[in-house]
Amino acid sequence: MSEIQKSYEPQSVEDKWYQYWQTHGCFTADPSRVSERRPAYSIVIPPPNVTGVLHMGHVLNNTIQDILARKARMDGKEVLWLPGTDHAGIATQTVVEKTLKKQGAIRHRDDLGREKFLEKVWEWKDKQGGIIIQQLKKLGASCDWSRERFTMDPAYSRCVQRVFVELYRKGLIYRGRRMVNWCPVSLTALSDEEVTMKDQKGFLYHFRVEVAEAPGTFLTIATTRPETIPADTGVAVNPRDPRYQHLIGKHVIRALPPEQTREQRLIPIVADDKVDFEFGTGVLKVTPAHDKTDFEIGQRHGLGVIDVLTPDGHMTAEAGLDLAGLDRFAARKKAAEILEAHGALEKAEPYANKVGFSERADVPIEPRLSDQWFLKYPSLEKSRACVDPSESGESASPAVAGVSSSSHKMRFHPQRWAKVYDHWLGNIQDWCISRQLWWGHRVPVWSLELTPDAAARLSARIRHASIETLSNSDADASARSFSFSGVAGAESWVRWDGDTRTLQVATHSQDEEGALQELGFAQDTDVLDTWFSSWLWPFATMGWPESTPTLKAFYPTADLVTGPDIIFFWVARMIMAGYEFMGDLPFRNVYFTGIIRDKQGRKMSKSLGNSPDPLELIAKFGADALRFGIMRSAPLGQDVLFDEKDVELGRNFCNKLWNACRFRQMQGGEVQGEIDATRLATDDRWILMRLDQAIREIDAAYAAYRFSEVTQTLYRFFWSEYCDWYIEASKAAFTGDDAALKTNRIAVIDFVLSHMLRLFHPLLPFITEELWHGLGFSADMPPDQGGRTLMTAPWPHPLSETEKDIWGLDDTTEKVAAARYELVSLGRTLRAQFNVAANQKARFVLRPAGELPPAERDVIKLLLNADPLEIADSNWQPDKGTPAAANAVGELFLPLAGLVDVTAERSRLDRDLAKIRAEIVKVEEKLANPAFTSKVPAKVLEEHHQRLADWQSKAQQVESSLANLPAA
RNA sequence: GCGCGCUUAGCUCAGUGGUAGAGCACUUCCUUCACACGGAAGGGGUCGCAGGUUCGAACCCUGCAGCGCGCACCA
Repeated sequence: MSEIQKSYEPQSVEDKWYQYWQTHGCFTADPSRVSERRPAYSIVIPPPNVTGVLHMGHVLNNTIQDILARKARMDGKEVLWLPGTDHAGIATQTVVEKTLKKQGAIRHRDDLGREKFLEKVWEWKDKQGGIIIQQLKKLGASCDWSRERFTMDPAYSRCVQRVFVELYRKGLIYRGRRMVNWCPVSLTALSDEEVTMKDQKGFLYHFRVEVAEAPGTFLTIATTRPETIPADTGVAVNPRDPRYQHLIGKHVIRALPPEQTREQRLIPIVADDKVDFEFGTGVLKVTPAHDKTDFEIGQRHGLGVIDVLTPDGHMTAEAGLDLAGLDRFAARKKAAEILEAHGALEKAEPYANKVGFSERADVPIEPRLSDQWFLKYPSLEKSRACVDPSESGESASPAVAGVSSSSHKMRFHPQRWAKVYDHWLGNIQDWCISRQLWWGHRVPVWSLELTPDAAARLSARIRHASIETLSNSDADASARSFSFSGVAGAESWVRWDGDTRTLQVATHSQDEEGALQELGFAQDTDVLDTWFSSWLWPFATMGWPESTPTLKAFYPTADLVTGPDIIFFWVARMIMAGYEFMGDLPFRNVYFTGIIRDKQGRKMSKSLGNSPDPLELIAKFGADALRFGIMRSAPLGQDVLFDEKDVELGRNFCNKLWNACRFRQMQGGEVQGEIDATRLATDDRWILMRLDQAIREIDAAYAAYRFSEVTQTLYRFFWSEYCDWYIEASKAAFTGDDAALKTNRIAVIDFVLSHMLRLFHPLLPFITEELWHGLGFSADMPPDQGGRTLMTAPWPHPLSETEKDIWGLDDTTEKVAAARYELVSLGRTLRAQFNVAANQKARFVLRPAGELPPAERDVIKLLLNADPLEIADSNWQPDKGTPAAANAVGELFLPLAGLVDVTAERSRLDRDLAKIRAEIVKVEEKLANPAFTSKVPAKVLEEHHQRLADWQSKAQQVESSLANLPAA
């Protein structure tokens, strides 16, 4: 930093240092360095979508991770922050398909076929997939890029297969024909978590059906979906509902489609507890093919299943002539019209209800019966037990916790998410893990229908077992082991499906895959839910199933930083996978960020256009500014209302920091390492104590994951204490002529700055590194202790008792300094009140209450811009009406002969006095209350006495000023 | 319906029992040799409402209201 510029220009600094850190391997974790003295610290990044671009949520999330990682390095830990990306099945496939369509290359992905289409996706991934990684680097993320992973990497894919097969073997993964959430746009099944309930305005249609056995008797049914009437296979009433008991077992004539015969339209009236007789008419149409509850009712009563919807949400021929081919929403209107035309529609009343929407495609999902793969969640009990959902999670004292809080080994921050987590795990349903997509991990199951021909082929190949063994239909839930290839170690897990007479074989062995293909087995066409790969992230990225040095050193990870919106999708499932496959939890702490919103509180979204581009913000204000701005306004567990002003504030802050260091540099000289305790001024002692206090507060805030508090403390210490008071006061020493004093002052400044830059580094990595080198602090340290980079400088510790003793730091010193600053403020207020311009030298007279060394006087003089500052003895008397202020340091006068508006001054002083007296009354009343004085702690009582004395002396001062006013 | 969170200065938010705070915005003054991306001074709040506990409540308890978010098979 030879020629330091007047303002900080991040552009020239950021790329330089990022490059430097990378070429020096500062981000690379080395498991061999881990030891008792150098513990491991690890974080895995929540992998962003490989085709995604950086948004403000990423900024918040990754800034926090970077802060944790950089802080841990400075704490002397071996740090692994493991980065990577996620293949994001539906999102990526949709994006690529849309792009190809837009280019006119295809009309549908079928035009290309699976293989060709996947080639295109990989091309896209190779071209676009690095973007977000590059953006993270701009932000300053200190990830170990040598370990970057992608969920579709070959090794990672093997992990996914292995896990699938393992769970298949245990019988936890099974294929079944069940009701699933079907997205008619993406044309795939979704998990329950991918469905969000939305309020919808629609109609509740009331229509009549005739009871077949009692002509002329009608039942009225209420429904929001009349288009599914053709799929009704029954009508249900509550068995305890007296209105309908006599009709149970009879039939009604289904209203649609009208062209069907009476026989075709007869459906039974069944009794089922699930029917709520408060709702509507208490009669429920049962549509097993298109409603989950109805499906269950249908199962209980042996009702048939009629499917009237195509996968993309259009009506089938089964829906009847009028509806066939219509879109489901058009069909709804049409069905109502037909009912009306036949006189069956009683009324259609406006109705608000909740409808499940596909989170991705933002359209209503269809409950649909289909063959899918499901997972019974593993290691549920352990996963649930490891997080304590009780309110008192933070303080559970061993005495109270009979159940032992040590069994809860994981902490959520904020704690309240533990309850949400616990509730979800307590009400969990099997996970539908198959997706009807092409982009993803293909289900590693091969199947073959056991025709006589196939059996012959199999027996020629099978070496150790007979077909009878393999196809034994009484096989239990778990699969049996067998190798088709005969290669040692190559295993398959076989299950017999009696219904379809097929053999199902799951394997993660390439040899087996080849052998199976030769035998005519066909691989399942579905792929797995993306989360089925990301739930393995903490260990699959570290080389599992091999016991690699990385895995041994860095699993389990320390902290996970993520959004609460994926607590079920990802966090909970990772915990289960961790216990199931590693036998240990995947992380010890989970920090849930808030959600970034705009300043009106709306979620950031592309369609609203309210989502600022972080890269533009970085270009405009600098990465440090962005980091600072967002961290300062991101309190623990609350959503963040983001405003560009926040980043501007960060920019201003960086500039201030830059200039504070520039000021130091302008004083010249080398780094001053030795502080001479005998030459310490009150101001020096004061700032050292404030530094000590700041370090303690920051450490406490980090321990509680309160990052905004860290930021605010740093802000206060640097700006309000160091700059506003200490540096300003130091100018007195620098304009003086005591060289030794100046040198010592510089030593204190260097001490404070070198600590401050370290405290700031996790938050502001770029500017601090630049200043660290520019001020020469790096030259003062061993290479691996901050000499090469601030990244490895040791984290500051609070001052020791020895240091405090040597430097003479005590409460009295602090009070003396604070009182002097207070007097300066009082004097400045006088200036402002009497319109003495700030840049105008003014004559002040100070009548000190006690001893006041010349150096102290000089500071007051400078801070007040007083010239002259006359020191008066106790006999000196001001002219009548001289503005004055006083505190423990003494009385300060601003002589303004003839300039004072006596009337205005009197009323100002009267107002002040009234306020002061009100305070005195408040304290006096408290002190006069025996209940107060007898019960309150001694310390509080003492404080009140002191407060009373302070107010009283202020009152006296104002009173004497009033008395000193000339008669008006 | 159940659960969670929020309600403090014009705005965004800190503040968990002992004198109501910060940043921004606002008003006035100042380009004084680190910084106008700056400095100085100032105005502005019965801490959502109502009870209760306490010597003392923004803070603890109860109830209510408003806003937001989860979860839930009311067609």
